[in-house]
Amino acid sequence: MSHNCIHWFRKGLRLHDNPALIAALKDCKHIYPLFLLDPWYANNTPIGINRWRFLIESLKDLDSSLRKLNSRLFVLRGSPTEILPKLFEKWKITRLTFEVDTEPYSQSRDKEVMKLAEEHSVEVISKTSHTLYNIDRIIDENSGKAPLTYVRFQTVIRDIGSPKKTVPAPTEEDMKDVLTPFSKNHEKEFRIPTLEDLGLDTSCLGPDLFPGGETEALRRLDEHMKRTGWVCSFEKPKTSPNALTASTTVLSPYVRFGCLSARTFWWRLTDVYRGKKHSDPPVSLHGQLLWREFFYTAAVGIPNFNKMEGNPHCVQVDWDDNPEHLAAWREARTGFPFIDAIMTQLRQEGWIHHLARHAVACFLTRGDLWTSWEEGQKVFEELLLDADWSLNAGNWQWLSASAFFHQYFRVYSPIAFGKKTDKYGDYIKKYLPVLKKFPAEYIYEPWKAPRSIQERAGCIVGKDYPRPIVEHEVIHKKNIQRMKAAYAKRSSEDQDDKTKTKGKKRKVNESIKDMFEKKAKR
DNA sequence: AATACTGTTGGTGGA
DNA sequence: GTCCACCAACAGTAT
Repeated sequence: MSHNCIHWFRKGLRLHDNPALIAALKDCKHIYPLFLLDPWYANNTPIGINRWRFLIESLKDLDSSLRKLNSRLFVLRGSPTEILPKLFEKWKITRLTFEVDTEPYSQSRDKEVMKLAEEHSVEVISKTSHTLYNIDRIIDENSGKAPLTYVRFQTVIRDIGSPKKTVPAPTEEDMKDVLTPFSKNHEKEFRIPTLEDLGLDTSCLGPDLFPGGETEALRRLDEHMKRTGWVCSFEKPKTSPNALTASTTVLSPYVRFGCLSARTFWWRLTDVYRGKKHSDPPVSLHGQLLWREFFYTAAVGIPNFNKMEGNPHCVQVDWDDNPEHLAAWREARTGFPFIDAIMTQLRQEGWIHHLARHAVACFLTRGDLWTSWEEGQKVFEELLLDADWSLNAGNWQWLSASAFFHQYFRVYSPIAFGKKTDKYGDYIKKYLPVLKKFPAEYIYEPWKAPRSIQERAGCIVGKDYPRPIVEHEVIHKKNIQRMKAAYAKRSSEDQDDKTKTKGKKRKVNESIKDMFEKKAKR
């Protein structure tokens, strides 16, 4: 019972399956559960208010769970590299624990923190629990490269074996000799800020459909895992992007913040599957967790993963710079009701179905607006509760046919795609009430409705709802040709590279030959 | 080394 | 509702 420990929560906002927290409690006298609001994040990409709310709720839940163990969460605002050394001294810290985070910023931050810890003679323990596997191990097993296809990825992890088992949450018994030295001033010094404290305008808050926190995450997991038949027959491509209530679990925000452990989710699914016929990856729920793992691996193994330039697997495309088009997409006024409804749901509720993401991402990039996927990535980063650096970058590359997916001639129609699962446009009417009186016949293409029908619907296209900003039928064919050109340029450059490498190799071989010949002469 | 196969989730029009 | 061929045609991987 000798250590004074900080357990530093970053992601991993939970007590269950938290091996670094368990490590902190071993031979521990004082435990300080800590969360730092690092300004780096908000300074780099704006964070939408729904996402802030999710984080604050998650912290509140964490604090409330810690209180049940006679502990508290300590929250401070500021840069970890500035705050932590001060806390090391103030609290006479001997050990720092945290969960491994593979994002580039986190990696550089943690490297600096580990150096500072060493300078203060603080032992550091970090554990992998955000992902199913140790991501470096996957890359090692694939001869140092990130697998570029899901099939290849599956082969690699099959050799590694199942994910590790989870660890239980600490109990009161585990905590009986561990003290959290919080004072009467705790609320003053270390309290969780409110949205108002953060200077946010709460009038644009949407409905709180997905409250943050571990408690809600585990409740939601239980709720879905009870649906045995549904879980076993789950096939992602068959779920609906435009159902009025989510057709999938919406556990992604909880997994993103670590309110729910991916491994806990994995093993609960294994329990449900046991002895039953069930779907398999890539379409199953296990498969969804593996997609997450796939993109985490790619994000670690591929440099400049959130950019086109300097990203060796990303097709280099001459995207247009059209701020008007980008703004129309972001602000749900493209004139395509299916697209605008999705972008409205995204802004209001912070979550949209995966296939809805496909539809709007294809529309913004290779399908219609020919705008860089990096712009879309920024908007998703701001508005999605589950915005995850690796998945966001990976999926935007996928959808824009820049990497992983290459069949650029398969283009989502902003009119036809939604009709498959919502013939009458109920989803559109929910999120775009201005169109709610339009007959089903015209709901996906209101500009085609005769003037009399527009008048009867109380919505004149061009006045009450925008005209379409592009002509999809024409533009998408033109864009396929632009993609074709980008791919052709890439393969010709690859050919050039190969020729150069061959040339180099030949030169090297020749110089070696020369050396031997010279030696022989001597 | 050339070739065949595969790829979570396209659209259209017809049977 | 489901299946199919067709549209035009990609990269990565296995053989």
